[in-house]
Amino acid sequence: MVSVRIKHTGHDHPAPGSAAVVDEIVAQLTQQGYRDTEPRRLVISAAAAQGRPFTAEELCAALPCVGRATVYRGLRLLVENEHVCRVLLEDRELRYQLSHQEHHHHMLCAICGASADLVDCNVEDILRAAVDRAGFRMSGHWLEVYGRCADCAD
Amino acid sequence: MVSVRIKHTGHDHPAPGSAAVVDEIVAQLTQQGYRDTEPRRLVISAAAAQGRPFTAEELCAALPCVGRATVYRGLRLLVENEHVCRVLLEDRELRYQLSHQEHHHHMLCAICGASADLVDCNVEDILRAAVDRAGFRMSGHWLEVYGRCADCAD
DNA sequence: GATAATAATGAGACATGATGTCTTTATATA
DNA sequence: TATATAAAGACATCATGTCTCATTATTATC
Repeated sequence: MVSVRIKHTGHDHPAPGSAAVVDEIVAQLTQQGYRDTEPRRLVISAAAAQGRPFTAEELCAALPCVGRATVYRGLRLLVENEHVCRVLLEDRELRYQLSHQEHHHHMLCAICGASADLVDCNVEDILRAAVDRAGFRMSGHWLEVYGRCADCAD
Repeated sequence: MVSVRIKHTGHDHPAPGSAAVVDEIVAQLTQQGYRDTEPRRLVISAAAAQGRPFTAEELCAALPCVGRATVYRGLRLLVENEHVCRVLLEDRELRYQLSHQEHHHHMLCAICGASADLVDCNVEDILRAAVDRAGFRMSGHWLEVYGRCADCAD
């Protein structure tokens, strides 16, 4: 059986961009030895405020008072610590979005740009079995689904 | 049931880089209105001669007498016409390889860089069902599997 | 086989995305 | 508050890929 839970980014969870989200992430970062700095908070806050997957450049534009390198570094830190996940569009454009769950995949709407998370989907199991059978030892995978979300379907 | 067929790139099919492969591709291209040019043949030939996924720059280096733009244009043409497929490594590096079948996915070995095709695997069906159920209309997807090939497994 | 129309090439400039380096500033702890 | 050091900002650099445009090559036509 395939079980699916759908989540529209930014329409659930603590209010997007809320101080609570930022505090939570900052808390986890400081726990790992990273400092609590103003620019970092701004980056996290701006990332959380985005309604849908955003590019690094968009974030830079949204934060004119924060250095570009700082935005990129902050973003990288967030990705490394799994607070933000990377989303790859069909044209290979790299976007980011706040991550709310562990491992999951994205369904990306080509029309409105929205992203929905695909979780609890057993594609992984099927895939692992197939790969195993081929004598390959799977250590990771990348999967993105492109199409139209319910709202944008004709 | 999951059925898998494994194919090591370059160890099957007409001799890699053979004139036959090049002729076949050129024939298909001319049929579509593209011209049969020397640089284009060189690009195809070099692409076919690679034993494993290669980068655009590697191809440029292998063809010092062909302009960089021409290599990129040729590669793009080949991708568009599905003679070459794009392979995305874990570090987001983009590589290419001659495509031997229709739709398929790749298993990439992190150790030796080899690529094996995963075909007749019903991941698609499972995925489509899951996506449908989420109210999404899937039009495409991108999937790469990373790990170790049989030869490189400890 | 010559000619004309035009597709493709080559060289290099350009655009973009991202990282590295350096100096200065800010943060956390003693 | 002092101090060790992480992080910021500015800028240079790099990598990848695209674009421009003059020139060349290919194809179709005569």
